[in-house]
Amino acid sequence: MGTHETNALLVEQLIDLNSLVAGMTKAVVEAEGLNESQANLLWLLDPGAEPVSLKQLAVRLKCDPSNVTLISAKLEEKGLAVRAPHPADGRVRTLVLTKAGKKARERVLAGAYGRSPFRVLGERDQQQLHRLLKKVLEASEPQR
Amino acid sequence: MGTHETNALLVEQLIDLNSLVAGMTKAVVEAEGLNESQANLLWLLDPGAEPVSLKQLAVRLKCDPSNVTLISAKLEEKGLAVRAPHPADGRVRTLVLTKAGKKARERVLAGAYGRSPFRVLGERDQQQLHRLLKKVLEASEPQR
DNA sequence: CGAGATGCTTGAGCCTGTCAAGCAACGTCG
DNA sequence: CGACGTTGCTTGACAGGCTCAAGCATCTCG
Repeated sequence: MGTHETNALLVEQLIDLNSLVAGMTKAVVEAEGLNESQANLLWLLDPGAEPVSLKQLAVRLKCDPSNVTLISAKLEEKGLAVRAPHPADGRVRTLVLTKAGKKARERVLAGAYGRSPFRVLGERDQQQLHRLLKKVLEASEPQR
Repeated sequence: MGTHETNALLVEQLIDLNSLVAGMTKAVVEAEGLNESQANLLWLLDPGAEPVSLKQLAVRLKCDPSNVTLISAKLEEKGLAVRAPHPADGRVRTLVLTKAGKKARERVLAGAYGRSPFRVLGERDQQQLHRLLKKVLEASEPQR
């Protein structure tokens, strides 16, 4: 496979890129009066998908379920989401976006996409980059 | 420039990739008995470069100088680094790696590089990816 | 129906980070 | 030289996010 040197360069680039994106999204998120973890949770709540249990959210956020409870409470306080009981299983709680929550999520996503550093790339470069990253991700995380 | 859709995909991929790398490096870092922030600081301490003031380290870590004091103290406790006064300016403290610190840093870097998800790419793909990322980074952060 | 398992919540405690105040050393200007 | 403002680091008080352990409600299986 590739050389060690190029590999090292790529890791450094990934770190830089990430710190760059973190700084950019921070502004968007704070404009919504949200926390980083709150924004992450909001990001996960796709209105088009089936409602997800809090436990599954904890897995995806890689954190303790009790923590999800706290973050969900914050979103609920702000009127962005509501906890609804699962219709079939009374133990399970699902978190569903309110109308305001959907709009806030839209703004966060749009803000993140709009400030994406990838926008400086042309159409061809973007697709090539997409192809390469897909290769990396598919090879590394067969799960999902 | 590129389409909105591809741009969005790239942002999602970057997030996935980062969470992937975070999980991988976590193991390496914990094996050294280090914290994430301690590892970040260790990462910055290039033995080949000129010693850096604590303030500059704070800038690079994007955190408060007082925080750097605390993290440095932890590294010092573990015998990985020592705080030395700056020869020319008595106010300034520089953080220098000890012998053990250099070795630990080597292991962390080697571990991170060795588990890099980019290793699945061939030589050509790696270089192409490197080229694309360079383009993105240079366009976005003219400073540094 | 009873025992165990599962999911969520609560409270205690830890760790990490920021902020404000203090101290030491430097530079400058009269 | 000496007094003043600046700069760099450190300290202590404090807030915030996270985890762990315990508790409660609900489901499942015998």
